[in-house]
Amino acid sequence: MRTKLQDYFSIVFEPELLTEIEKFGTLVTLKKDDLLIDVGSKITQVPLLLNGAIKIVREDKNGDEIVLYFLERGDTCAISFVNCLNKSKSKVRGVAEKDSEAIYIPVKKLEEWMAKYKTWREFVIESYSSRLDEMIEAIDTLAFMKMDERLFKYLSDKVKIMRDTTLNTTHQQIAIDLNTSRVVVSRLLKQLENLGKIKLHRNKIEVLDF
Amino acid sequence: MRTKLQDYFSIVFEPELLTEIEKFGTLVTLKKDDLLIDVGSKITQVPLLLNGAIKIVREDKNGDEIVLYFLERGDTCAISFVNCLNKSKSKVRGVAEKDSEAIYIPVKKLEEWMAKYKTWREFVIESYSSRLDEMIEAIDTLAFMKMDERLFKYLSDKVKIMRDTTLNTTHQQIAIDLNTSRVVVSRLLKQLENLGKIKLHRNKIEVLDF
DNA sequence: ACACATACGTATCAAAAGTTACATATAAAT
DNA sequence: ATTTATATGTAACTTTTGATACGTATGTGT
Repeated sequence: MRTKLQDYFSIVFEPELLTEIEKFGTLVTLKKDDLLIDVGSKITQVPLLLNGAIKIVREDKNGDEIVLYFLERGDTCAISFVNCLNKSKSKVRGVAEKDSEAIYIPVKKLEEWMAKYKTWREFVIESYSSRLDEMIEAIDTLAFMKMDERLFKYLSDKVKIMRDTTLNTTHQQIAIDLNTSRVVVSRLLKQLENLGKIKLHRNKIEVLDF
Repeated sequence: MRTKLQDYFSIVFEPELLTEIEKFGTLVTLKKDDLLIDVGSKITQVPLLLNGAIKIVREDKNGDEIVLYFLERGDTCAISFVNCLNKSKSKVRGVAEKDSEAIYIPVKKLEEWMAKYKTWREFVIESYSSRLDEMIEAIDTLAFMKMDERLFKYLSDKVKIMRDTTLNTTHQQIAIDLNTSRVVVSRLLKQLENLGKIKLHRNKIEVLDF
């Protein structure tokens, strides 16, 4: 676990904090499509993502859903952070987009470290800031972009987060993530293919331009 | 200033903190349409709203804009808080919806009080939480609601924040706030009037059902 | 090889939202 | 009272998005 922590977090945290994380954190291996946090669940642990990618989804009471953003290495879910400190329930769902590893930190330590470590406070503030920015970006996308642009942004974002220009997904899955219909996605994907931006295969999309 | 602070914040903050707020805060009177924070501006003071109402607006690079939510008595702008601690620039605009009063707190004290007062830490966490919830609500609205529902929600929200069932506004202003066109707003407002939910006048909308 | 489930392509139609254009109404200014 | 600016009502049309329907393609399991 120490070596895995070193990878990314040794630049961020001071040695004493790394030791504490090692001591009180739990290393968790997540398989693709594993659920980290569900809507409505209480949160008692907060994940620090070591590698992989997590998709954060908002789901409303009718079961309609929409992807908000992705988390990657070095990120934490600031929303669950707030929920955690606040003892409120999660309003979003987190699902592993690929096999990932995370360290789970118990709530108790979150608060303790806030008082104790400056780098932890900075990390928390920075996380809040990133997450707020991503929420704003999600709002911009919904408020100002048409479906074709949203689709292309979705593909680009996913390429970046998956570190792979070939996405293994279906039109139906994309439709769910964008809260639209499969037919609309197929139509717009075909347009993007005609523009030379992507190449379509069964269960697979090559993103040529992102 | 002390009496104004008592009104709302005496339940929230301990007496010593109230004394500090009185000492280091600046009481500001805001007129309707006054600008509190602009997009791209650096923030060195954070407002605690004593009374009135503030409209928080997101504006993209093309100048398109959309209302995110409203702040009222007892609220603070958690986004500007993060920007403040982070020394980053604001991504939203805050405008007084009616005459309001706020106390401006300098950044330096924000951080100091975080270490010193438990009630302040709780207030900050609570603010973050409220703001995240409001962002999620804004996302729900954009992602899952059609324009007629969004329009009615906008009117209801405004009635609540203004504490007045008669709204003094124009179709054009609503169109700007919802990032749509005036014609669409007029059309849908007429529908709402036919449903008996509102009554239309020049520069004025009576909201009958909210 | 065969059925079967799943994925994808596309035509047709309908609804929602945006655009243009113009008429009318109302308040303020001269 | 007349002009002027602003606000609102509405028709006609276009674009975008969503819904339905059905055909074809591809991979899986028997």
